[in-house]
Amino acid sequence: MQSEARTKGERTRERLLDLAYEAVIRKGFASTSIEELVEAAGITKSGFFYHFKDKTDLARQLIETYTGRNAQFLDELARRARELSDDPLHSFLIFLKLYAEEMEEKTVAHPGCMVATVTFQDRSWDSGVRQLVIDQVLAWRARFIAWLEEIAAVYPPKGKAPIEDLADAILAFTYGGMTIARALADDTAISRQTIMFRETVRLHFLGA
Amino acid sequence: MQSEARTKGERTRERLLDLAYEAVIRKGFASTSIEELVEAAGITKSGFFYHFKDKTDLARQLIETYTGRNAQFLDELARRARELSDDPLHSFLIFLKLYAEEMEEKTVAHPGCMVATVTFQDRSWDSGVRQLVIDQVLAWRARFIAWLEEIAAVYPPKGKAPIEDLADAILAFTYGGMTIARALADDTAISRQTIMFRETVRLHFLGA
DNA sequence: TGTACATCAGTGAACGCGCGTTCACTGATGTAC
DNA sequence: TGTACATCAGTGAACGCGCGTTCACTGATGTAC
Repeated sequence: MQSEARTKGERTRERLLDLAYEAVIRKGFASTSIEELVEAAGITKSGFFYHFKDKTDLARQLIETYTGRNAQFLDELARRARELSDDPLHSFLIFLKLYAEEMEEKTVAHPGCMVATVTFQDRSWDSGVRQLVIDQVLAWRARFIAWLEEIAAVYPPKGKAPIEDLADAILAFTYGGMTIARALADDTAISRQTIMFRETVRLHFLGA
Repeated sequence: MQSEARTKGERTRERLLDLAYEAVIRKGFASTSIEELVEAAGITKSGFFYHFKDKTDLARQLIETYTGRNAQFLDELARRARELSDDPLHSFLIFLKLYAEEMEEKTVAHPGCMVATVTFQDRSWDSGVRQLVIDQVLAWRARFIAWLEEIAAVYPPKGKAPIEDLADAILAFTYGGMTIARALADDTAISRQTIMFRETVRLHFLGA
């Protein structure tokens, strides 16, 4: 009952969440059964319902946990990038480089985007749960737009693409890269697409 | 029994395929039940098994039908683009413009890409069926690479991105654009991302 | 320090429902002679 | 032109299995006095 050492129940609950996360990424939410989770966790099915009200409750806790981790991950990358340069464009280019590097290391993409892709493909999620993901996506979109506008104030854009479309491209090539990565069993897809987008951003604000 | 007028059975089968396609796009394969299809088609469940050996057989016929239609769709766009210019770069830029226009009109994206996205997210598909989609994706990737190399032979690239990554970007922003379109209920996402990519291609081969 | 009670973290058995699949049977249409 | 048979395009009932969910019960740990 100390503040940092989690109780036995909390450990089991987190264990179930981790197992569920891995399984949902791999096969989707509908195809992930409670039975397989509790078997892997070494408890019985009824034990599951001690920790989660029902399967939707699992979905909600899953989203909250992993979009949280994702937010931390992107926050940390943005913070490091900002530290390495005061210029908004250069720090953004550094951010994309760091992002590409992280995407290369991780076989599996970062939590938030994974969750987003899976959520929008798999209709077994509750609409309330889907809304949680939408809010997260919109928040990051807004944040990227703000950053790009900050850049545009210093570097008048040479390209014609609207700022919003540039911001959306970050989401688009991440989701798309994930699909390609999974389809062709090529882990480098997201990383390569990030570098390509970085080039587009450079050309958009600096010209050739 | 004439060569063009389909039999009653063929009409029913195609009706089931169309209903299945729409449902699979909307909710995924696992969440699409045979029951709802036959109810919509106005027959009984056993009638379904007259037309399809089992649910996997439905998946296979679905993929074959709709990747076929998609191939025709892209073929037609490429043909029109080539007709409008002899120059490989300009015809490619025209192709992307046509593609963007088509993606704007259709609320739902074109069959092949939809099928691809759904297939790679939903693990209830047979691995043989998934391979059918992979083959299609690789075929189009190869075709885009060939086109881009043809362009590179005439216009030495100014940008640093490898040809393969440019080709993959077409797939990436299409799949990603579809995810965004569905997530944020914004039908214009794919079209806007296509135009952005078109700008990237222009800058890559022509410079600013 | 021992006892009484409460909470925690589950167990075990049972239930109901949906869903894919099977199988014997059937009316309508087509074909051979 | 009529009859016999075959194929087409299904029907209707039943089955089994997995899966989410419930509910009464339980041993271990924590807390009050």
